[in-house]
Amino acid sequence: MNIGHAAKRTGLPTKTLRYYEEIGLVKPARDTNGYRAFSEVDIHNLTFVARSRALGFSVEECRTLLTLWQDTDRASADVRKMAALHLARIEEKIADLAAMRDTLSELVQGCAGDDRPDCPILNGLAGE
Amino acid sequence: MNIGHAAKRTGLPTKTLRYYEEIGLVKPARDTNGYRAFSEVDIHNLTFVARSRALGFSVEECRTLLTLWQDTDRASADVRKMAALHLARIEEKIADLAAMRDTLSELVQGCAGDDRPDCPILNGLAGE
DNA sequence: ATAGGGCTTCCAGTCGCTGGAAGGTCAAGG
DNA sequence: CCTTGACCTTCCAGCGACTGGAAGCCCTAT
Repeated sequence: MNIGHAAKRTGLPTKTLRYYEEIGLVKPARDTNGYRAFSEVDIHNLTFVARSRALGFSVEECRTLLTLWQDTDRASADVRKMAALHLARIEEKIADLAAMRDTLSELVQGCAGDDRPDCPILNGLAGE
Repeated sequence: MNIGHAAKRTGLPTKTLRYYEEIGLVKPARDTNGYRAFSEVDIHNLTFVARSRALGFSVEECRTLLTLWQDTDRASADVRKMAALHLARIEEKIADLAAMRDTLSELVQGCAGDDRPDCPILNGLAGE
């Protein structure tokens, strides 16, 4: 299976597949003509990475998760720890964004939004 | 006021102040010795930018907001539009993160987290 | 023979800083 | 007067995770 097909199977762009090979996340074989030859295992790994990325794990974390996944002797506690840590980071981000939203929403609500120059948003950003 | 003092006043690192000068966000004068000399207006502008950045606006958006702020003839509608658009982006990010949190939280909850290798989190990432 | 599509590599750019090296400047202390 | 140490300067490189583009090879169909 060459790269275009693998891209369709995994939903990842070809550029990303090449990048993942470059950083050693996948190691597809090569055909005699130099084309990458993705195996079903490669596709499986890539799908796993894609899912993990979609949940916000960094590429390095994905590498670790992938290793854990391939190691049938791993302790589930290790994985749980990583996931819980990541969950906490996500919660934190949400809280940060929610704070931004609240502030910004207040500013927007206070602004008439007409053609007059008086603007509570800018005043707010300037610090009253 | 040289850069170290300006950094303390604005809460921004000196590196960031130099960077902001490089991209033309601020244009501090120079002393005869070549040191940057920040005026009160510079500090005001930097504070404005710092606040806007803290609300998640991109640096380019900050540049625009800064211009609008300095233009006493601007229409508040322009600012409101930018802010509302940004607000929508923030809401979207929050929704994305909330979805991640929910999925991840389910996976974590299903995982015993002991020293056995069976791990619903990895199974979930692998796609059942 | 040629046209097209897909594949290869390599290099540069994104965004917003951040770190570090090499060196100039300044005020205080011995 | 000299040194020390804290400042300041510039320039260059790197982060994460791609993304775009150029130059060129490969393969199939007409």
